[in-house]
Amino acid sequence: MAEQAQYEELARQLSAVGAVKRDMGRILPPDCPAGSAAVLTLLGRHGDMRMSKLAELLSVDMSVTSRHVAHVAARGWIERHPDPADKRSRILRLTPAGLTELEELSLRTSRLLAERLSDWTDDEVGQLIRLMTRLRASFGDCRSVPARHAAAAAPVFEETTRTPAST
Amino acid sequence: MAEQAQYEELARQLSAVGAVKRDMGRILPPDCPAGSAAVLTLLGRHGDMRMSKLAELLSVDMSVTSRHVAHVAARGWIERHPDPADKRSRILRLTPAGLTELEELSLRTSRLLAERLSDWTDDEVGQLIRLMTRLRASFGDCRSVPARHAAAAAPVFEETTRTPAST
DNA sequence: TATTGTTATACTCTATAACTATA
DNA sequence: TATAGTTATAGAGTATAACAATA
Repeated sequence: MAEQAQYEELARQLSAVGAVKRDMGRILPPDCPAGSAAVLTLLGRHGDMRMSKLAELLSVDMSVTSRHVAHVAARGWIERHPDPADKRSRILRLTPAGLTELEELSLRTSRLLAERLSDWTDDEVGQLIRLMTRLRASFGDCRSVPARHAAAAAPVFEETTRTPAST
Repeated sequence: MAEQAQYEELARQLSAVGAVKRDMGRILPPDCPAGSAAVLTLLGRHGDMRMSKLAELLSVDMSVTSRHVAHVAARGWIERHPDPADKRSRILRLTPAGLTELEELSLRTSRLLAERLSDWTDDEVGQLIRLMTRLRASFGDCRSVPARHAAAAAPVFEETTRTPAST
């Protein structure tokens, strides 16, 4: 349990981190705004999935997801396949072009972060990742309500060798 | 120096923290969207200041600042006084009503964070605050460019008795 | 001529609600 | 009747550019 002043300060930092996000957004390729980048990133990380699953990972309404997905699909970065098990659903899949775009995205963001955080240690970056991941979990675990999607909400807190899979 | 996979994960978490911000935004009082809340918070924390200074603290363009300020001024939460030293400038000052509104804001956000982070220790919250503050510094220190505005970047950083002041 | 601040315009992101097509 | 997804609409946030007043 923390003090009130600490919570106020955390709220301020959360509000202020938007500036960092905007900086990151400025280096994205044309035609690939942040929403599209998030779709590609999550598909690359978690593999094929349905709209509803993607919406959950994005933590936004499915109507929003639908728009982002339409945008990346229009550019040939993903395909929407019918789900044989449920004709209402569509399975999203990254195309080779989408994978190429995703690699370009990763390159640009990693380069920017490497430059800006050049004086951070590996451990410090790791700490920040862990705390932010936990922050999201502390908020998300009350709205999601699922539990049936155990796989999605699951722990995940240990790192794999390459990419921590925490959404 | 961290690895590429770590940077990619950090980018993902930065993108995802938007969900937390939106959750916080949902509990704000009517008529006080996040932009207005940020204005009130910074004025309460740093005291009277000019538009340009506020824009710098918000890390947004002054045109955006102008709109947020107009919104809170229209509700009587701040006053815009002429600057005797420069007739182009306007000094922003929190009104008593603005202070009341600010206290309501602080109460709501603190309450929400206290609830969501009930299982966090004081030290963990402090760590997250420190890392996020540093993250912002690592990004901000390259865009500001001022230095001529030494005065602006300068003092002010002392605390009132109540609130941590790291912007 | 440069700077402070405002306003007009445009774009992105988001949520709500209405709608379709399945279940 | 309920669910998966789409689309229309509206609101908030931001950036760019044009403009007014002052330095």
